[in-house]
Amino acid sequence: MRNAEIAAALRELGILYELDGADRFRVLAYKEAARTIQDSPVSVEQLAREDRLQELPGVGKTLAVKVVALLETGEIPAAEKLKAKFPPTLVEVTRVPGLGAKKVRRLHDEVGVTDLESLRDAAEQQRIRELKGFGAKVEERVLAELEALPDEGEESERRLLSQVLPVAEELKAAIESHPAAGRVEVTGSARRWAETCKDIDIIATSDDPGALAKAVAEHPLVAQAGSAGEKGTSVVTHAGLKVDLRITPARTFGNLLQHFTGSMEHNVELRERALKRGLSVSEHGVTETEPKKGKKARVHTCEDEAGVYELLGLPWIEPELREGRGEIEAAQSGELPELVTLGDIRGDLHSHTTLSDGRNTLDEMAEAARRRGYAYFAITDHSASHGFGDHVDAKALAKRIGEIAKWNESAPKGFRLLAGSEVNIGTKGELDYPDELLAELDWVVASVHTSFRISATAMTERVIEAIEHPLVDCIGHLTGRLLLRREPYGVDVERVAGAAAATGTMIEINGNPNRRDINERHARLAAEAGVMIACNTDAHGVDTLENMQYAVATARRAWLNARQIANTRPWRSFAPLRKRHGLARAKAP
DNA sequence: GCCGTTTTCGGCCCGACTGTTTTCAGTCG
Repeated sequence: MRNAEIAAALRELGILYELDGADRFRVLAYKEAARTIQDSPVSVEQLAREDRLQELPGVGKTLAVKVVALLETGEIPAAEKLKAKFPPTLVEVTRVPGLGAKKVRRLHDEVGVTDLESLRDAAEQQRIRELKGFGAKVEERVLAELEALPDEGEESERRLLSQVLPVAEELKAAIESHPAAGRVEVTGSARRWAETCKDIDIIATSDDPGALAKAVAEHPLVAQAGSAGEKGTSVVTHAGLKVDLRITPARTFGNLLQHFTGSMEHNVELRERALKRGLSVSEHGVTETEPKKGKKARVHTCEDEAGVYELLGLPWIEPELREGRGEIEAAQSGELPELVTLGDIRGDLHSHTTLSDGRNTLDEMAEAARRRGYAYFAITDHSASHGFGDHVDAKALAKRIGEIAKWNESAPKGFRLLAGSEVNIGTKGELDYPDELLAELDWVVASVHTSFRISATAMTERVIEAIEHPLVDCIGHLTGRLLLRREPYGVDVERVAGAAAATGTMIEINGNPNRRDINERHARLAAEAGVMIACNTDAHGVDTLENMQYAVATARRAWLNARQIANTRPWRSFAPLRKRHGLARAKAP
């Protein structure tokens, strides 16, 4: 059973308990456990087999027993009991925004609502307004929300970071150029470089807030504007993306920036920590909770974000780390990582040309890579069995090796092109070029492109077989996921990382913003297991070489420093990291 | 239901907004 399925079952049980009127902290415990399980980089089913469930933060004895029951029988007894008490379809009613468990429970008890269908009927027949505390407006809102409710599991409201960032940057630039604008920052999940975003949050200072809010509302990207006021405005772009602008006095800019950058989990942890020190944190400032006798509680405001952390006795924390994954503890003990930066990257090790399915020629790609300031650049077109008419047979690859050798003869100083290939991993882990040809290459990335649906065990064996091949330097897009479109293949990343560490095989972070594969949790796990990570673009044209920023973003969200990324090294020290380097030396006379 | 540099019991973030009702509960991010 996948982590996401286990998490969904616990989330459902949490809502059932909530409907049943359980203590709210108990409900919260289920939601938090569901989150850690969903986020776990390793298989929770595997953890259960090893009796290690309670190592997950937020999972104690009771929850561990429930997860084991779910894995062994497919259901949790407590959930089945509650499903006998309420119609199971009542859970989905809580998906309607504005309807929480308490309201849904009353709608069930007093109006007979059992599912989304009967909720609509009740609203249309104006039976909801008869309830105490409910009115005609609730009916109106319910009907509108039902209309807009996405199908279960559909994540249509989230978008790729690559779709969000350009809009955010354009709006930020527009706001900055307005005469009434002071400081402007994009906050929220975009500032944390998350994989996907729900909306854009921008904060600003201004000496004329009304004018600034109005300017945003009238921006050409904006389709629909809410009311613009002193505090800011909320608009929707033509692409349907929600944008919130918040305007604040300069003295609380740091507080607001910290608050809206999040994440929620990070902020909750930060506030809990603050309370223990007698401080209460909000977007308005840091307030003393126990002022001295007769004195008013002092409110500390911060122009800069670092000031907020300083008041809590912490160093500033990079936004990419703020996910509630141990960063506050690390900050406290002075163990925050020194994160890799885009500027550290010396080369790109995964790219395509017109020889396979790329859009630019070898010359164009090489020149673009050189202009980015790289010291080395690997051309890795698809291999012999790729299909789609884009395959490269052994003869064509041999010819390409010669072309690259020739290109390097007249290469500019300090830049070299690597003859490489992105080799298909067959269903049994076999590669589709003869070893003699692979040995002629400078660099080999091996990836799965076919037969995604084999069992997790078979997929894991398949990839490990490739990892154990002496001429495979790196594994490409290991889990095969496409964000918002395709689930990852079932593959045991922990085992794969173990095999990669043992053989000196690198694992790629693919910077294609649709992939970001491996993800940050797996990358952190792999690096901690001793795997050398490669940040690659998988560029299919000169325009996508800039996707390196997403690969680096994932590396940063994985807490990685430059030393853990192979291609931050100059060629001299990168070259020996390749498995084939050792082989070549052994063969030399 | 979880958890422990005040705790194995008694805590468990913060404020805005909404709709309803005149002081607040529920919901949300």
